[in-house]
Amino acid sequence: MGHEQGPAAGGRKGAAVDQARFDGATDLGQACRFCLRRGAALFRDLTDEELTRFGQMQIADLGFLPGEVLYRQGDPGQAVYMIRDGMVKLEQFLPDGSQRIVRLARGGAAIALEVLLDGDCEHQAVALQPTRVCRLPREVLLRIEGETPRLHRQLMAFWHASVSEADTWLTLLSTGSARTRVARLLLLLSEEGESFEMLSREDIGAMLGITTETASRTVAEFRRAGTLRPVGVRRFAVDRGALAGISGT
Amino acid sequence: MGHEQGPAAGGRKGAAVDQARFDGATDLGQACRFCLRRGAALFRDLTDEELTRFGQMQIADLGFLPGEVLYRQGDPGQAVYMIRDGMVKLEQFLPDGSQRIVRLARGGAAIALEVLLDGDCEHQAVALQPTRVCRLPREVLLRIEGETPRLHRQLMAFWHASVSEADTWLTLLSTGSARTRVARLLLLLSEEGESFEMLSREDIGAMLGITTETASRTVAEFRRAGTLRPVGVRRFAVDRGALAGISGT
DNA sequence: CGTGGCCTTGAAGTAAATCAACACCAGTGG
DNA sequence: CCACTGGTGTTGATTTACTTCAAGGCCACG
Repeated sequence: MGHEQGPAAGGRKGAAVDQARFDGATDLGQACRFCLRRGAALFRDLTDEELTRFGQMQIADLGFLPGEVLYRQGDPGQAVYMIRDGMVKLEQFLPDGSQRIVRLARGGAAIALEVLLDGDCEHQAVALQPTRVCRLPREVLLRIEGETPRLHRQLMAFWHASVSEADTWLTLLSTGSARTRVARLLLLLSEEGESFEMLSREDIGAMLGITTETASRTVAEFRRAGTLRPVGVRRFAVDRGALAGISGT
Repeated sequence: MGHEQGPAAGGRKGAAVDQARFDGATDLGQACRFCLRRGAALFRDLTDEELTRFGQMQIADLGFLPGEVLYRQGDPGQAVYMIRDGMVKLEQFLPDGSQRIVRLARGGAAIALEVLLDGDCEHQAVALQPTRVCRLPREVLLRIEGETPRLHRQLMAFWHASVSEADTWLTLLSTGSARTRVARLLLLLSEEGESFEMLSREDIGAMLGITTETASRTVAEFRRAGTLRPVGVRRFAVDRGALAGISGT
């Protein structure tokens, strides 16, 4: 399952490449047996027999590099994406041109669920890290759902995850001082694994509703305090205790 | 369908009465035929035959007065609530005791959907106006869902509405200056009907992530400018054009 | 070696929080 | 009836945190 990586999508922002770098069409059975191992599969409740039966359907297995766009706000809804690995930001644009990142999707998450309701894509999805996804065409999901009701519970679980994530952003990342918000964001980013890949100051700002300068200053402050220390290129480890204190928990 | 109204839930906040003022157990068929008229029914896709069949199940038809609590954060999930009329705020508490209102639910909305996944209630739901709801026990919904897959699409629509609402709050009500946020909130509140019932300054603050003082000052400013004018007790009408300008649309 | 993209940092200006006082009203009890 | 009370809203003065504007540093890349 190796994948070659080209240079990051270059050029001015907004003109990112919407193209897979490493991709292979695969059948549902394969894709899901992989996901099953990860314990967050959409089809975990399907029997082997069903997996085989639906295995004929073509599921695209795509890769995106940082900066590449999975889909844009307003795109006609064609497919749901399951994140297998990596990280994607979902952003929404306001009429005045400003934007806000409303969610991060990491491994195990489903995005663009709204297309199941015949809607257009409500966000723009952009990879923040090298990301692998399963692209599940709407028709495939709807057909499977029609045949095996067991899928519903899983779908609801993904909807629920979206709502919970959104609520978390409202309560944790949009409340309190800039310092507090950055601390809470770092806690979230670092909650799985020893270290994590730092986001751009601009993205941090767009997530927390603060300016990039304030984001920069706050991150710099945490670095000086030793609360945040570099452990590689763009990778950092945090002092969870200190951050928890700052975040008011 | 008359309902008596007692005095508002008195006493200190947080000790609100969790009790119905006007309630009548009814059967599913009745409840839904009412909701069907409103065009936002959970069961709209069920046939008459099915409605009658499930009609045996007892659905509670409850009423709440402003300040009364429908359920608390952490309560064991027992039922989903369909708002028939009125307005409910969903609030989430942070460990440090502060709170944030993450959503408003008005007529046609479903709240506490998370109990369908065997979870506890994730918010505290408090009526802001005299509110009528249908209380649908989890078992009832799950059983109906198991028998008629048509319910799924409706449920997904409600999940979707929750996510969309949350995203709106992030982009519209948690971004920009206090003035801008208040303007956008007033636009949302006034989007159906000529006038609307004003919220307390404290609630406005908890929705927008600003202090009650700032909320008060901004509302007062809009009143002085004539952008917001009183048309009754706690009821106001707005100059939508002016607000749209301020909100940057 | 230059160029452009991010990040950092400083100085100045400003919006909002904070602290504090008071007005207003409905309800309560003298 | 009036005086009291508590809750809510308003307003002012002050302080603080964040934005804004501006400059320069660092690094990957051509």
